[in-house]
Amino acid sequence: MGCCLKDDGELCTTYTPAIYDLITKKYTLSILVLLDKYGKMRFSEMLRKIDGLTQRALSIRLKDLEENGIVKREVISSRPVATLYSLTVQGRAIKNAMLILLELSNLISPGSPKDYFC
Amino acid sequence: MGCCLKDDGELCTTYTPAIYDLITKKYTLSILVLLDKYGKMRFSEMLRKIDGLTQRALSIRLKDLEENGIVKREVISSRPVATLYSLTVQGRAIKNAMLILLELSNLISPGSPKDYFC
DNA sequence: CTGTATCCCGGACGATACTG
DNA sequence: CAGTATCGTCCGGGATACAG
Repeated sequence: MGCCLKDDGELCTTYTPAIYDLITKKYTLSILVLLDKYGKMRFSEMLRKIDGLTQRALSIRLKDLEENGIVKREVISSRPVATLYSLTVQGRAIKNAMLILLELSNLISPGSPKDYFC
Repeated sequence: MGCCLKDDGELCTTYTPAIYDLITKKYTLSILVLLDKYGKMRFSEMLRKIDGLTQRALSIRLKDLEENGIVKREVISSRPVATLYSLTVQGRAIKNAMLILLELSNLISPGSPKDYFC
């Protein structure tokens, strides 16, 4: 487990802010679940599948995810251009870990109102 | 795994927004790691241990965590009043799942700048 | 089709002061 | 000591328009 020793002698847990913050952003898990379910997807397909997601939000989030090695992006040189997004191996690991957390949430509050990803 | 079937025939992943959103809030993991490390803690101790955390933020977060069964709160009727916070069993499960995610983040970006919890 | 550019708004969080 | 109240700020994200 990632640790560090501070000046005052405290043993602390280290983390990578860039990726961890990304994980906590609004549509990240929706996107990962979607890509895991359908494999390669186009921008517009993802837009249609996720409720409330705007082009802007999807664009920003996919860029962040790609830069952090969670999502892979392939551009097909057709006319008009097509772009295919898919999960990397790391992305699948992150997605699975997030779903464990999700399932724990459900176990703790079995009677609470539920929402869903698609 | 929590699932639901939508009108259009899609099989979806369900989740509990109340707890999951709480998990993504800024100081949640810091608080859980701290309580796991020290056991029962007082309000002011926690305030001193977590960099940048204000009374307001800690107050709100602890209340949310208590309402969702993640943190236990005991009030000691002394003068002045003392309050002890600790993790519930569910809280410890959530904390462990979050640390797995954290560790995955570190593995994916080994060279990235690191921050720490205490 | 796949984005980017602008503008705007609400909610989360920081700072500070005050109370039982 | 353990909070609550109030105010201000900043950023994520929604709406819309536009570009390659």
